Amino acid sequence: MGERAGVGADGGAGAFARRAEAVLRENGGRMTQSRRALIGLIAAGPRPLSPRDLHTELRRRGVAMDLVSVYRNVGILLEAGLLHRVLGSRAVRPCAEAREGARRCHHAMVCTSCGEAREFDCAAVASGLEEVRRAMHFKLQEHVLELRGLCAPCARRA
Amino acid sequence: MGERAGVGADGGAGAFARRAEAVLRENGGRMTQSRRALIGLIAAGPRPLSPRDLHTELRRRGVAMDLVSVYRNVGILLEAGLLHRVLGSRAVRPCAEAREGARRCHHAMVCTSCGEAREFDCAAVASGLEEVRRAMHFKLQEHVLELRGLCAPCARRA
DNA sequence: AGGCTGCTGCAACTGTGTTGCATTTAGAGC
DNA sequence: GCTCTAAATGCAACACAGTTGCAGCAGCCT
Repeated sequence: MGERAGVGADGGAGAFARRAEAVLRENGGRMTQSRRALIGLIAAGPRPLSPRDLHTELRRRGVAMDLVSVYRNVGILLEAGLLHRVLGSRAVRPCAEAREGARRCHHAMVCTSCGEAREFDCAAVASGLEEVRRAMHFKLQEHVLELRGLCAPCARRA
Repeated sequence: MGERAGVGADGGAGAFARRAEAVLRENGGRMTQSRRALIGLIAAGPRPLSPRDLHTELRRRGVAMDLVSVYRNVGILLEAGLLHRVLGSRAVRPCAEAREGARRCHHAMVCTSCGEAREFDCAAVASGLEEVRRAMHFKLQEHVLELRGLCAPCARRA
């Protein structure tokens, strides 16, 4: 619990920003003021935000980043596996951890109340999937699994 | 195998069309020529088709249905749980079976080669999901699970 | 056959995301 | 600190997807 409990707080947000900056720099990227603001916003945002939302919120905070740039940055971060796009929406959230192949296997638990998105290890589900796969004689290439519901704090509150 | 083997052939297509017609009629709907053509096309289509694709294909076959009407019909069929929308695309496929709550739980196996989409029972995965849910103290509302890969015939061919 | 009502087509519109290009600016080297 | 280069940005125009309002058409019930 101890390690994960801090993820929702600022420690997680800071960690994400640092991770994002590191990844961008490794790929020859640069940290502009607006990019820093954008990353900070995504990291600290209490819920998944679409490029549009991000743009609006940045303006509200006095950061005049162009919508096109928001799209481009979100694209880069998604491509790098640092962001998770909530299924059926345009909204993105930081991935709890950017793993190898994050784009191929997609497991997340999204809280419909606070928007917290947490990735999880699919080991528990893997055997079941394998069973289904075998029964249907399917050659698996990738899979997408998203759970929606209430995270523990939100469930308590309700 | 015997029962399921025919799903991709005309038997399955006819069944879908009949089922769709029944559901529409139950809800006070009517069967127009173009609607019948659209349903037939979705049922027989060898792969998932987007509203755009459907519109184009209908025109090619001499059915002058307006794109707007295609959208409206696809919307109705999706709403009724008769169609499955392939994740991350606009394409739709007939659901193998229209079950109660089909919109809440979404499990499908989509062949990336031929486009065959088959729903499956999630009982095998349910226990794994429950385990994950419990570990994260999550109150589950719905989930989405989509497997992509090669169906048996396509895998053999490759 | 006639009428009610759902379905359709058209046109105009909204929203989302992309592309090309000129300008700005981060950050490395001096 | 100054200069240079390529990355990042802003702007404008565009492409594409999907929606809405409304008038007319056509299933289908009687």
